[in-house]
Amino acid sequence: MSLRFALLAAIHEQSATGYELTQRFRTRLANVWNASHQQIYRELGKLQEESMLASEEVAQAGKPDRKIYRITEKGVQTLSEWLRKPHERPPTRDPLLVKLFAGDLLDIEALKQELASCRQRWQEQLDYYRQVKAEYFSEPDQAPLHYRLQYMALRKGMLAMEMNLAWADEIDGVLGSH
Amino acid sequence: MSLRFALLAAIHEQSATGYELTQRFRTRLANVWNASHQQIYRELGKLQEESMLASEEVAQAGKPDRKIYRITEKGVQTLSEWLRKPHERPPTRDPLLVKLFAGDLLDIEALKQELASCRQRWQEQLDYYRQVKAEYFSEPDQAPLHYRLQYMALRKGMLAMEMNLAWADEIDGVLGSH
DNA sequence: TCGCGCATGTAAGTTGTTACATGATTTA
DNA sequence: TAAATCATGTAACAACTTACATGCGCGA
Repeated sequence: MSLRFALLAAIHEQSATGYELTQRFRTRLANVWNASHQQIYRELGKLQEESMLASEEVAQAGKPDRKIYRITEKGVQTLSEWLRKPHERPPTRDPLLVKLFAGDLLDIEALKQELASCRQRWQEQLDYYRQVKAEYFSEPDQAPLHYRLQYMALRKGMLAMEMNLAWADEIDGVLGSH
Repeated sequence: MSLRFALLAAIHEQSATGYELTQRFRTRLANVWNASHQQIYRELGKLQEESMLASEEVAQAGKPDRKIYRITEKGVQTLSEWLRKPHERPPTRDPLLVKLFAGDLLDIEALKQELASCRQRWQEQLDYYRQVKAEYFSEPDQAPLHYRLQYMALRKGMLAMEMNLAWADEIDGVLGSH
């Protein structure tokens, strides 16, 4: 039920098309909210029906029309109310951790390989977040409060990736001799 | 689609009733896999139909019957195959991070309060995980490999809570003067 | 010329949540 | 005596995933 608020917040930050939002959710907001383009288009449609969003169609040469969404007054109101309410922590569901409980059935070689590919993606994510930091938040200490808070969302992504990598090192230690 | 494998792995570790599994998922496995009792009972029924699990009913005085599930040979086979395959990283969806993107609409007082309650739960979780460590994994270095790997799942929960708390401190720093 | 990026969607199926339902025993 | 714990489930709904669908322009 929070997807709609993630969309409202993203569009409030910057008006955008469904396609652009899909990309933002996949990249800069990857550690904030995950959503597929199907989910996004559907929810954008509903939000427009409910007058939370308004859209403007822009024709393009040789490409499909772009439908740019902006947040309405009603959308701002609804988002503001949601922001004031406290929310549940998101549940954790991690297949990799499930595997660690399988005991004698676990294939150590397969685990090592999976861990190696996780490590690579974590490193790539970390590198990407550092690049975003350099682009958007080069001087976070000087910036106004809401920039610094946005940076804290990115910061959490960086901390999480660093933690993942440190944890992977610990597992390598355990697996070392095997 | 991994709930069934989380259940198979948990039951392979130790045969149990739906009720006991619900509790394990809420406590010791909180950082591994989240599932409500409704989901668990439904999936246990399906897994038994598919002969992945077998159950034995045990009558109790003054309480409903207990239905103890154990994993079957077919269940072991299916779990083993799943363990060998690599899996996607779980998607991130965090309403608290969404809020940090709302800019001028964010109510700083409300954010402070929410953060304080998050901090408290993170600390409680961390304390709980440390207690589990003391009970189950007091000598992780000496134990056999699969105990040490189970400990690494718990360890990730501890690292995550420590990271959350450190991150909360950073936000307090940003919010300090406001 | 084959696939990728741009740009939008629909339909069907699976997974997860919320609400409802029962009933005895223990604890405050 | 009211609430929490033990112990099991069903039903309806919301959220999310996977597959399908279209079509132009650009680079290898």
